[in-house]
Amino acid sequence: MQTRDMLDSIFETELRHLMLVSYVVLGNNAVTNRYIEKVYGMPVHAWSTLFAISMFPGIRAKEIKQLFPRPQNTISRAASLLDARGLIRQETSPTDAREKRLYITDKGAEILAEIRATSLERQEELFAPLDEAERETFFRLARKIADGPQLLTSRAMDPAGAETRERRDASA
Amino acid sequence: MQTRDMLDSIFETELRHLMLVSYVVLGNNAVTNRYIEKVYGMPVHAWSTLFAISMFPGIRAKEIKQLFPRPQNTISRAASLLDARGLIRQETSPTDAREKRLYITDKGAEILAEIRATSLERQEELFAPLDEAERETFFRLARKIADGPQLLTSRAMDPAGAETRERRDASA
DNA sequence: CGAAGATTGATCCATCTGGATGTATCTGGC
DNA sequence: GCCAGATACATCCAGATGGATCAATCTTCG
Repeated sequence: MQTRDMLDSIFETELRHLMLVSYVVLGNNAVTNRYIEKVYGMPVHAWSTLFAISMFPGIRAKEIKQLFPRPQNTISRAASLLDARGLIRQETSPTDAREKRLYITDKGAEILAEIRATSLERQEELFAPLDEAERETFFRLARKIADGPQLLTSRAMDPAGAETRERRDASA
Repeated sequence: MQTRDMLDSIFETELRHLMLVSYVVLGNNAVTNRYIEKVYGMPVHAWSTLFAISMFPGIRAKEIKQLFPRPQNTISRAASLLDARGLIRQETSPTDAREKRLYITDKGAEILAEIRATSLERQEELFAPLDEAERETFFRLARKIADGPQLLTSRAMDPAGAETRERRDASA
């Protein structure tokens, strides 16, 4: 059986929407992560963090966490790596000594511009199969999904409710 | 500045398509991965692997790799974990002793049915903001992206071409 | 003011990840 | 049939990941 036919079958199951989105994103991430890692020697989350800091000078780690849904320690590490390389600087907030305000440096802005340009090329590749109207439609619908209240919290997959469930497969 | 306003700003940049898709998927993955990990004690790739084996009895690891774009060793590990738990069995192919044909067991089918049901609920949550027509449009457009020739290979982010580029940020 | 609790970000540690390598097997050219 | 190279899958290992914990600071309220 050909790969194409198997993919068609998967995209005909009841889980086709999840499967398709997974497929696209796994594929794209493999390309992107490898590239950022190899060329810039940093995890891909470090550059998202740099992007956020560039857009919102003085942003705090906890705010970045809400823009890119990642665990808190991921942001900590990314900030510390970017700081060590002189791409950002961290200033303790004058109003709250717990907070660190993050600012991009000139060197950081230079690197970021380069990555943004490459990412734009990548975006063009990825969305090449869609014409302009289709891209806008896709974007509009994806935006609706993103704005949905259950993207980040789930009733169906609530780990708290699941704790009562038996881990029946872990017996072997 | 509110989180919502910052997200709006990000989704107005030239990279809005990539950013939006990333946002949706990072958010959803966090929910899904945590749940599968916690309730079933296995990485989420293990259940994709189980799903593929269930759909295509006798499938080989290299074929699964094409259905779910992951490195080869990820599939190896998943298969070995599923085997250890008695959810699949592996048979050496009669025509090629290098290959292992993978088959789901009754126990595996039982667990899979449960996860599929939960995943379907999750899918409903995620796509709740779209009506039926919108979902079909979204699916159709995403399918076009998936079928594009540059999902898995990139010119813009080709690590080979990048090797010549200086890792200028790694100097610190 | 002082103590309890909340919040921010850093760090710890067990686990996961993926590129590289290893082992077994198969294929093609001679 | 034999050897070089290709292929399938397993394993290794350095580094990434994320839940849990920790230290520092702030807030609330008596």
